[in-house]
Amino acid sequence: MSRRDYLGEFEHIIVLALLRLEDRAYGVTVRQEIELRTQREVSIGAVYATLDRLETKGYVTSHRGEPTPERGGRSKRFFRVTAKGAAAVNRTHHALQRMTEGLGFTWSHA
Amino acid sequence: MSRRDYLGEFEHIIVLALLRLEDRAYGVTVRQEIELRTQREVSIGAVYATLDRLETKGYVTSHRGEPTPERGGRSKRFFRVTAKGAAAVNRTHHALQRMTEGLGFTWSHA
DNA sequence: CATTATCTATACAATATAGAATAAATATGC
DNA sequence: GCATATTTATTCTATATTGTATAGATAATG
Repeated sequence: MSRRDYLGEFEHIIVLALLRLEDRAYGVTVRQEIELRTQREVSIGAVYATLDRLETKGYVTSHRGEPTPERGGRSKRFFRVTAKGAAAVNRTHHALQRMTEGLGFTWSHA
Repeated sequence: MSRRDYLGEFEHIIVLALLRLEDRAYGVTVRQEIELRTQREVSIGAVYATLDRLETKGYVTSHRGEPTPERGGRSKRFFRVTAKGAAAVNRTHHALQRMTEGLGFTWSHA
């Protein structure tokens, strides 16, 4: 395990989106899912750049989808999280959890 | 609120360490706390660079401490989280929480 | 002034961001 | 059935911000 096996903040969010979307995860739905759940605006370029980086690192894989019977549009590139990616999100999640647990800090519902 | 008001992954960890340490938070103890709780090795330079950046952004403040009766050593620079910093950690925490909640993923105890 | 603890400066690598350009598929008018 | 418009999606390019390591400066004590 290399020195840097934690997900960056946005990488973390993206991987969580993939886990949520299961077999419906591609660039556009990933962006939607994040914007929907976090109210955060996300540029599509940021999504793809991060997905590419995650794929290079072996945290996700992608494959082309077949054309769908909808109005047109380029074929989709679907993503899913690998075992290595699941391990990374686990590590990141736990590090944060250990730093948070027992903390006398009241989280507001902003 | 600017477009980027989320803490980076390491920034997030550092702010949590400050909240834990309360009035005992300075470079060395911050590093210790993180290494202790997460098993992650942290270089002291990384800690200071991040603290400086957080201070520039108004998420933390720092002040010099008095010399202690121990064997020597330079005077400490103590840090604490500002209201703005608390808001940022809240936002970051909630975004992650919303992306995580209801997720059918079993976190392992790695 | 030697020893110890801490901080500062600097350089470099990795991650995050935006927006424009390109590609692939279907629909439609002729 | 061909040309072209429309829709959906991805890729490319450029830049800013964050994360990391190392080396060395500074301050206090005895």
